[in-house]
Amino acid sequence: MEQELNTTQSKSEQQNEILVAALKLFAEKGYFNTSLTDIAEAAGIKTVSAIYQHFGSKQSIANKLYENILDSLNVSIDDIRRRTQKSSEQLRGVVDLFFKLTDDAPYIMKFLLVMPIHEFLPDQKPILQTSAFTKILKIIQSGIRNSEIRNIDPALANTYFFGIINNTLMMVLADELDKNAEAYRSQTWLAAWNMIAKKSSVF
Amino acid sequence: MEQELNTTQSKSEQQNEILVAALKLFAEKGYFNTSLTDIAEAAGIKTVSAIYQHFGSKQSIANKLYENILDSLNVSIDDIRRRTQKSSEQLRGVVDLFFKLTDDAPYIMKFLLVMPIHEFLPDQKPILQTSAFTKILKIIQSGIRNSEIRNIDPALANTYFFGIINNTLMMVLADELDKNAEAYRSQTWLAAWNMIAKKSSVF
DNA sequence: GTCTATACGCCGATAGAC
DNA sequence: GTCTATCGGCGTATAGAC
Repeated sequence: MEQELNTTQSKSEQQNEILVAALKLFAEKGYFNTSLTDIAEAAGIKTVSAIYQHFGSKQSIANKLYENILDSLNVSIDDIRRRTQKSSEQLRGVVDLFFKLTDDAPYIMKFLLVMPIHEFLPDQKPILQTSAFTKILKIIQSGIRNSEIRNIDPALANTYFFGIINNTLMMVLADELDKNAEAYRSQTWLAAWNMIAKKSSVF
Repeated sequence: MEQELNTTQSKSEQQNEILVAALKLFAEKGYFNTSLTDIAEAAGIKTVSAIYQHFGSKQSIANKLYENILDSLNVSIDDIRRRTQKSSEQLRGVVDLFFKLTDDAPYIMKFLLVMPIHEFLPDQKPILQTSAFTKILKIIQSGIRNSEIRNIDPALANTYFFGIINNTLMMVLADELDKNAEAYRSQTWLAAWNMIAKKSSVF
């Protein structure tokens, strides 16, 4: 059972299966259309009660999922920033990660891109204000400072760049494009990067 | 006509107030976090039962809302296509409309851009396959045919173009940008248009 | 034709037997 | 520590009085 979330392995395997099942169901049907009965069933657990051995409430399942996803993303982004220097390289790393996740772990990307998280986790920060996404904004700010990126409002550059990237991935996730994300990766990267890059590179 | 006007008008007015209240609540809290009690209260209706004079179910309220919004959008787009010929002008018309709606009717734009409609209206077509949005795609296809727009996959051009437009509007709706939509309109239009236009015009 | 009262189901959550 | 049984409540929907 491959797992994209680096969860606490020390805890029981059952807890992990609950999280995996919940992620899938939440992404497919939505949080409110998913009952604990559905989750127990999909996780191969016989009774709903068993879930309460691991989680205090349905919301806490979603919370743990969200934290795991953001933690994992955070680690990946730290990695990218450590391994490369130029903003273009770092952004490219983030884009490659997002495209890979879209093909390999679509439920995680649905969680990040399309689910209305605030509706069922009202106490969570808006996703753009989380550590992982502020780091991405910092990459763009740094790119503007060192003239890799055009001198425009960083928030707007961020909006345009990930408007292209994320909308492409959302179309793939919604099955509105024919191929998988990988098929659009380099073309979409170029389109998005040229949009904000100081010097339009060759197309 | 006059003596009956009060009754009928107040009846249809009440129906309208239910729709307006529901739109606001759905957009703010989400469909599943909104009860019929909430709607009745916000609509200035004393009892939940009164809602059933106008709608057979909660879902049918959302359905009617969705249809009204799409119908209205459809009319506006027909109008735009009738008044202008060039794809650039027609797309500009659509963009202007979207930006205007974002400032003037943010709940409508939330319905169109961010709400997970399929979660509470599972029988509705995906929004991109509705009449209004296929017409927008046709504008792009026609622009490719007559060489206003670069010769790329129309679906991809659509994805890139409205990736920029819609993400900007989503940021405004989520209060992640400082100003209102109007403040970003012309700059964002240029960015999106130059992305797909055959000849990059001056910035 | 508006409101009171209520039915009914589903779901989240808990208690307690074993 | 796993399952049976059940509770309590909310929310949709309806029946029927006036």
